[in-house]
Amino acid sequence: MSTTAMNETKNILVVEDHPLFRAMLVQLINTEIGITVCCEADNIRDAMMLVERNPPDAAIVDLTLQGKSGLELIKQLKASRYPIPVLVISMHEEILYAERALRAGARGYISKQQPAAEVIKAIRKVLDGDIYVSERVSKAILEKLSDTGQHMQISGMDVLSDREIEVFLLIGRGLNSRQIGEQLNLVTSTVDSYRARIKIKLGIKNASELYQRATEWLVERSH
Amino acid sequence: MSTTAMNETKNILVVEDHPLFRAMLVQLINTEIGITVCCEADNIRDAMMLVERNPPDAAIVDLTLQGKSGLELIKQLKASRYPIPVLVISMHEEILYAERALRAGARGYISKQQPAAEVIKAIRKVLDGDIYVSERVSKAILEKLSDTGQHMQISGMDVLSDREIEVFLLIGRGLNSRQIGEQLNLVTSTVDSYRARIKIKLGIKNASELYQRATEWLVERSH
DNA sequence: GGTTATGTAGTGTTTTTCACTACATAAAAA
DNA sequence: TTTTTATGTAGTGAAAAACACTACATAACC
Repeated sequence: MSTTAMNETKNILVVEDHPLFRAMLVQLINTEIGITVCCEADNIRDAMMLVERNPPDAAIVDLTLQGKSGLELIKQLKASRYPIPVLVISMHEEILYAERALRAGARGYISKQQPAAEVIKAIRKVLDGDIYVSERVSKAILEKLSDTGQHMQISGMDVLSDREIEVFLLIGRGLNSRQIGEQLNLVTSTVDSYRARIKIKLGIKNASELYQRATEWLVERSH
Repeated sequence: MSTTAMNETKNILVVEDHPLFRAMLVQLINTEIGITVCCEADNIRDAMMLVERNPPDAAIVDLTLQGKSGLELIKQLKASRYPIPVLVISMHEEILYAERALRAGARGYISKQQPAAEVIKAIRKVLDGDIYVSERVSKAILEKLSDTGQHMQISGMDVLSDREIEVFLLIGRGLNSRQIGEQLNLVTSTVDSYRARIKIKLGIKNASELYQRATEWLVERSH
C-alpha cells in the first residue's frame, strides 16, 4: 500500500565522509525507534545513486565533504526526482553556513556541537516536514532579514558564492591554488578564477593579502 | 584487591567538548569489551578534577577544546600526580598538530576521520603503553627529522632569530617579500633568505603554508 | 681559534599568481 | 520572453613571487 502510515519506520540516508563520525551517527539513529539508517555515503555521486535506487524519507548531510561540497548535493537532490528533505549537520556553528544551507534548499541545520537528543529532535522535525534550526540561528537570520540595512555585511562574506567560500576556506588553511585544485578536483586555472573573483569582491590586492585575510577569517571564526 | 590484573576492565576518561561527538565516542568505547568510559569532561578544569578524584587508566582528549587547548591539558596531566597516557583525537589531519601533541606528552594521535576500528586500536595501543600514530604522521615526522637535521624544536617560535621574527610578523600581516623589504629597508633577496631560514626552522613547506602559519600565530597572540 | 648562528645580498630557475578570455547554465530582471 | 547578470568551469601567456643556491662579514659560543 502506498499509505504512509504514522508508525512506519522512516528511512534515512547519511552522507558524511568522516568514517568514525558516520558510524557513530548511524548507531545513534538506529537506537531510536521509528527511524533507521537505510544507506550511507561519503560522497555526492554515491549519495545520488542511492537515492535513485531506493529513495529514503530524508537525508542527513555533512556540509564539508571532500570534492564537491554538501551544498552541491542539496541542490542536486532538490532538483532530482526525489526531493527528499535534507538535514545538514556541520561542524561549523556559524550562521553563515546555516544560511547558505537553507538557501540551497536544506530543511534543517544542526551543528555537531549539539547534544545527541537535539540531533534526534532535528531529524524528527525534518521528517515531519518542518524546518529545524537552532534558536540562535533562527534569531540571527530573522534579525538580518529585518535589518535589510548596511552594517549587515560585516564580514562581507555574503557576497561570495558557495564555491568561492569553499576556496576561501582552503586558502585560509594554507593551501595554494594547485593544492586547492587537487582537493576540489578542479584544474588550477579554475581555482585561480575563483581567487580572482574573491579578490575583486573583497577588495584584496594580491596573494599575500588574500592568504592573510582568509586565515584571519578562519582563525577568528574558530575562536 | 589492588592488583592490576590483565583482564580487568580499563577505565577511560573522555575529554571532548562537542556533546554529540562525545556521546557517540562514549557509546563506541563502551561497546568494546575490556574498556569502559569512567568519566567525561568538556574542559580542562573538570578533566583534572576527575583525574584527581579517581585516576583512570588513560584519557582521550580532543585538541580543540574551547578556552585553553587540549595541549595544555596534556602538559598538566603529564606534570600531575597521575601521568596517565593520553590519546589525542582531533579533527585536524595535519602533521603539525600531531607533532605538537606528541611534544606536549601525548602517547597517541588519531584524526576523527579514521574509522571506528582504528580508534579502538589506538586506544588499546595507548593502554598497552605503546605510542599510536598513523602511518602517514609517523612517516612525516621521521622524514622531517632526517630533513632538517638534529634541531627538532620545530614548532617553537623561540628558535627564530630577532630579525626572522620581525619578518615572520610582517608575513603574518599579509606582506610579501618585496613589501617586507621596503618596510625593513632590505632588498627582496635578503627577505627571501630569512623566509627560507624560517621555513627550515619551523618545518614549513611552501609560501602558502608560511602565510597561514604566520597569520595564525599573529592572530593567536593578539588573543 | 675553529665552528656555528645571524644579518645581509646576488643569481638563475621554477612555481605561482595574475590578467585576460571563453563558455555553458541558472537565475533574475526587464 | 528576451536580456542581463551571477556562477561554475577552463585555457593561455606574461609578470611576479618564491626557491635553491652561493657568498661573505661579524658576533657569539665552545
